[in-house]
Amino acid sequence: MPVKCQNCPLRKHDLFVPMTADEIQAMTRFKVGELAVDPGTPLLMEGSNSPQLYTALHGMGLRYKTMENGRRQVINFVFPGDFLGLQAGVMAEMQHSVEATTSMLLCVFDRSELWSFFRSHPERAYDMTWACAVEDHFLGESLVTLGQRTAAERVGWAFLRIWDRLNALGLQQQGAVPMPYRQQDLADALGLSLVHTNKVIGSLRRRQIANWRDGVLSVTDRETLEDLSLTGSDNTTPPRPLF
Amino acid sequence: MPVKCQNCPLRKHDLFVPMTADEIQAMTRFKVGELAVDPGTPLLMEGSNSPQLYTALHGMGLRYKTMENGRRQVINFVFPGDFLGLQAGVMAEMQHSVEATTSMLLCVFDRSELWSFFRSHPERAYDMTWACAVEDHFLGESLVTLGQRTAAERVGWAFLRIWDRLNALGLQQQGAVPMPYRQQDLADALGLSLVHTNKVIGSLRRRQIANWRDGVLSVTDRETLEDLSLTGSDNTTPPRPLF
DNA sequence: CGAATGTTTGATCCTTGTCAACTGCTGTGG
DNA sequence: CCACAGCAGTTGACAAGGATCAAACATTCG
Repeated sequence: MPVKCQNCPLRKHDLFVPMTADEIQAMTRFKVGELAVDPGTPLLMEGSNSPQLYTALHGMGLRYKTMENGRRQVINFVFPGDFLGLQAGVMAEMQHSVEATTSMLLCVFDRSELWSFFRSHPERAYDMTWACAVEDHFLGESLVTLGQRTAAERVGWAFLRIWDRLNALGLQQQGAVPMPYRQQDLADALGLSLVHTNKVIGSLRRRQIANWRDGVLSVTDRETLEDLSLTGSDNTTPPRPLF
Repeated sequence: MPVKCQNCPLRKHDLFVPMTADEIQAMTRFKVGELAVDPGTPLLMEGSNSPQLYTALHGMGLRYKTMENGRRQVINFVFPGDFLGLQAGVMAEMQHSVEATTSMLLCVFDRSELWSFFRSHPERAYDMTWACAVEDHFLGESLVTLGQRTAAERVGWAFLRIWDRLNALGLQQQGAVPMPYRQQDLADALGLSLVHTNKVIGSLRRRQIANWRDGVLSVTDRETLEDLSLTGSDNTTPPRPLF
């Protein structure tokens, strides 16, 4: 029995939600099945032309690009509900790689059905465009962070952003959320060196503002963290599609 | 007589290209008209909920976000063919501002028709999603630049990227393209200080690699520039939609 | 001519990167 | 069972790239 997907941007894609007859038919054609992968598994590769699109159901991952000189930029973190592979679906090929950090469960779609899906189900097409626009928004936020914030501001911003995101997904317990990444991953996401990132994290910990340890992030002094990172609450994420 | 739009992501949106009868009808409803603005005019404002979407036909602009502390991050430069306002069209409101740098001519669409347009014209919906995915790609590139490249690499990368883009638009003449921005704009785009940006530009000029002066950019030694910026030719821009 | 705006240059400071070493943990093989 | 390698995290010393400050220069505009 498939896992029910609360967070999928394609709102009704699993079959336990009421759908019209032809929606069910199209969906079953479009959704190929589910896929479970181990930590470290590459899901999509830069330059590849994957026949599949995914929605993350469980687990976490990383989206990144690598440069000729070997340096790596983490584009963002992949959480449950994220849609993966739209670039490959719409453009010729992927422009970045996606890899599982924890073990993950993914909902798999068939790329070749994307076009007919667009045609026959404009609501879902709209949802997909919406998801892409939201993505744009977050990338813009990240750009501001890398371009304008100091190291401490960056780390604080990342902590808040991640905490809020996972909290919205219902993964928060007693002020703590799972954050199963390495410090190197965060450093690569924020454009900082590993060493400096480590020192900033340590400072936040000693000052009892936020504590990220053993894959668990807890925010103890949210107010100070917001000040420090020059970030308000994220009122920018629209809860759901407009239509 | 409306200007013919070669570069609009909505491929056939002006009425001089063969369209079916109902496409013409929907288009005329969707396309409201054209708009000419002077340099410095704000087109879309952060937090606003504009009733209009635009396609840039002529002229150039800037997309940017401002932080609470006043610092500004330029998200990207707006060139002819760019689609503006999709965020506001799909999400609740704009998350960044857009402003004209030169005088511009814009093709204006009615936001309220977007949904019915999506429904009745899946090909155009697909185009729009495609445009959004391309945008994503470029933002990812920028993220890599801000996160991983040094100052010289950043400026070199920006020069190449802009030169290629404008060249593809047919705006190149004798190795030179128009680039009517201030050094401050480039600095804000690359996350560098004005002073340092200026020094790097000067260095490229003295080394006869690239020359940006009086709103005109010319690339004299492309090879060195590619080396320096760790950037190959941009083979990543798919020329046109897949369908 | 003076004001405003953008560009250029030099001097100095400091945030962050780099290098190096050490800790603690986990898994593996002798 | 211990030795050892491998990996992530931690810390200190030092160097450097870029920010900041300050001032001059060029151009345009009223």
